[in-house]
Formats: sequence, structure tokens, C-alpha cells
Amino acid sequence: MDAKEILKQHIAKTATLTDEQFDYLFSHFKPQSYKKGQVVISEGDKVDNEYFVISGCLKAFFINDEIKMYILQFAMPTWWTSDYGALYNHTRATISIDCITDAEVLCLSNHDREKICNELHQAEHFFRWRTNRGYLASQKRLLSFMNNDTKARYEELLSLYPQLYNLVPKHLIAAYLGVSRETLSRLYHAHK
Amino acid sequence: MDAKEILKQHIAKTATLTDEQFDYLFSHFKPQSYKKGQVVISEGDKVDNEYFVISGCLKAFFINDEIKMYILQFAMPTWWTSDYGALYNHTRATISIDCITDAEVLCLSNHDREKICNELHQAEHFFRWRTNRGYLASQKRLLSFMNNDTKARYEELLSLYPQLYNLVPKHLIAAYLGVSRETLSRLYHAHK
DNA sequence: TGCAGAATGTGATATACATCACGTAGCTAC
DNA sequence: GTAGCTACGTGATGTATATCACATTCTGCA
Repeated sequence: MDAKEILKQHIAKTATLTDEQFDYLFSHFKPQSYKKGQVVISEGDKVDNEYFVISGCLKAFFINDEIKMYILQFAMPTWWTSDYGALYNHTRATISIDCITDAEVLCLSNHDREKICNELHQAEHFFRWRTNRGYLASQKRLLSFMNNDTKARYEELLSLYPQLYNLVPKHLIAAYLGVSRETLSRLYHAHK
Repeated sequence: MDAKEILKQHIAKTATLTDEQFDYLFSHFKPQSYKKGQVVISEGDKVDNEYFVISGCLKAFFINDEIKMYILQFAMPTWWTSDYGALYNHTRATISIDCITDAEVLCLSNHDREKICNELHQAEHFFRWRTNRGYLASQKRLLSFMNNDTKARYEELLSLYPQLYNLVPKHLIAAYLGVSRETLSRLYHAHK
């Protein structure tokens, strides 16, 4: 299945577009390929685009003053990613994004998204629901952070995305869980 | 300023509606008054409405198996609140909401919101942006949880919402920060 | 093929925080 | 007014996790 078809099916779950409308919408997306390790958005950048993942795995992360990394999102196929704070507020990136594996994405500029949303009511509908789901996922993760200990969060993550275990290095999983790599290592060697 | 005018100005920041369109939209909102301590949504309830706060302060919270409470949101005037997971997915409430002070709200049913969004493109636009902002706030709080210690999060909260200090009991602030009330108490008596 | 750097395991120690326990002050109801 | 409840402070102790240090294994690549 090609990129266009993947996006089409993804949107069809939420919004009803004619083929012509979808073609028009799709004409604003720009395909892009990245190699493993390549940087998509770097802290301090001007952010113009958001990215729809076709294949591969990216990470969106924050580096604090002590050079410690926290991962906000592993972006897998059919997920959207960007530094949305910077994108919507026209500020410089505080979040960086790079590729854990080779990856193909579709880029959509902030300007084009707003233009399409304005022109096509169904597109606005789609983006409302996409953000809805992101909001709910974020709330859920926040609750999990407050309520569950590290082990429970680790198991929750792996039961949701079993592919991560082999796809991404353990220290990145630790950075997603918000614990040190040592603690994570001890965790899953203790309860074998 | 009455409830209608408060909502009107709130929406006008994001979407352009004619007076007729706003009147139509407003006709779907139902005003409601609550007393301090009154429950708006209780865990296990069917959730049909979301709430726009006109006055007072509500809290949205989760109680875990060990009867420990975590506060997801203090809902202040012009904020929206509900158990959105339950509301959108038509499941039972896992989040409860009650009133910290006497409060006035405007209720909007899930059904009516979707109806209005369908009928009025600008309403869909408004709700997309409202959710956007909620998503960004949630991401920011998540990052703060991973990156900052309790003291920093406490000071961040109070600098954002100074009125909370006198409005809500300290153990609720602790439940928002995700620490025990003892730890919070020690925190702000240590660094005077 | 072999080497450098990345990823991972593991021990020792320090620390932030939870938990338990108890005390006090203030508010509310009748 | 007093009984009871809620909010809040504070000490003692236990525990999960960070941090530092070093060893081991894996992997890409020249």
C-alpha cells in the first residue's frame, strides 16, 4: 500500500471525503524519506510542518538543562508528530524529533493545514478528532505517571506496543518511562 | 457579565460567528448551579455532558485502588471540563468531578456538540482549537512531571494560578502535584 | 577482521519521597 | 459549648530510584 492510500484509509476512519476532496487535500502533503538517526526537527528550529508517519519509527524528545532526555512520543506508522507547541504558536522548537529507524513521512505545513481546514469542513472535522485522540492519550499517560510505578508503566507500554521491545534500544524506553536506564535494566531482570 | 456573554467572548477569541449563529449555538447550552462539595460526575456514571465553567472552581480527579486521589484538572472560569474519555467513547466515567466552591456552569451534551459542529463549520473550528490548547497543556504538564521535581512543579503551579493558594486546601494541591500532603507541607515550610 | 563506540548489566551509595503515627488548630452542627 | 470532623504540621522509618563507577556485550564500519 502506498503513502497516499495509507493516509486515505487513515482519514476515512474519521471523516467522509469524496475522491476529489481527498486528492485535493493530498496535494498539500510532501513525501519525504529519512535515514536512521537523521534529524527532523532540532531544538531552536523554526517549525513549519507536521509529519504523518508512513513507515519506520521516530521519536519526539526534550532535553533538559542537565542533558537528560525525555521522550514524549514514539511516532509509528499512521501517527502524527511535530513540535505542536512551536507549530501552533509560531515559536522556536523546544522539542526535537529524529529517526530511530529509516522512515518515510508525509509533511504538511501549518499554513496548508489551516487553509484546508478552512476550505473543507470535513478536513476540520478530521483534525478535530485527531487532536481529540491525542489529548485523551496524553491525559491517560499523565494519569499513568501519577498512579503507576515504573514497572507497571513499563508493562503497560509493552503490552500496548510489543514491537517497541525489539525496535528501540532500552535506554530510549527508559527515557519514555522517565526513569534511568539502570533502573529499567534492573526491573526486567528482577522479575524473570 | 452574564453566562452568555462570557461564553460569547470566549468563543470569539478563536472563531467568527454571527450573532444569529452564536444564539443558535448558545440555545444548546443548559445553565446549572452547584453548591460547594456537590458532585457533577461520579465514577461509573454514564457521561452525557461537558461543562463550561462560568464561576467557581471544580476539580476533575481519579481515585485509584488504594483510595488515593489524583487531580487531573482544577476547572476555573472559562475552562471546559468533563470525563472526555467517557464522553467521546460512550463508556462509563473513570474520572469524577465535583465542586471545590459554589459554581455556575453551562452544560453541553455530546450529542449537541457533534450536531452543532456538523451544522456550523466555525463551531467545529472552535472546538478543534479548544482541544488543541488542552492537548498542548497536557503535554506540557507531562514534561513537567518527568523533568521537574516536586518543588519546581509546585512553584510552577502557583505562578500560573496564584489564586489557587487561597482557594483550594493544600492536600488538593498535593493531589494535583502527585505527592503526599506531608511532602508538600514540608516543602513550603523548609524554604521560607 | 578487528576496533571504537554504543548498549547493557550490576554493585555501592545517596536522596527524595511515601507512609505511619501523633499532635494541634479551626470550623460546623446541633 | 462541646463533640466531631477537616486541614495541617512534623518526627521516625522504609523504599524506590538516581547517580556514579566499572565491566561486559554488541554492532557498524574502515
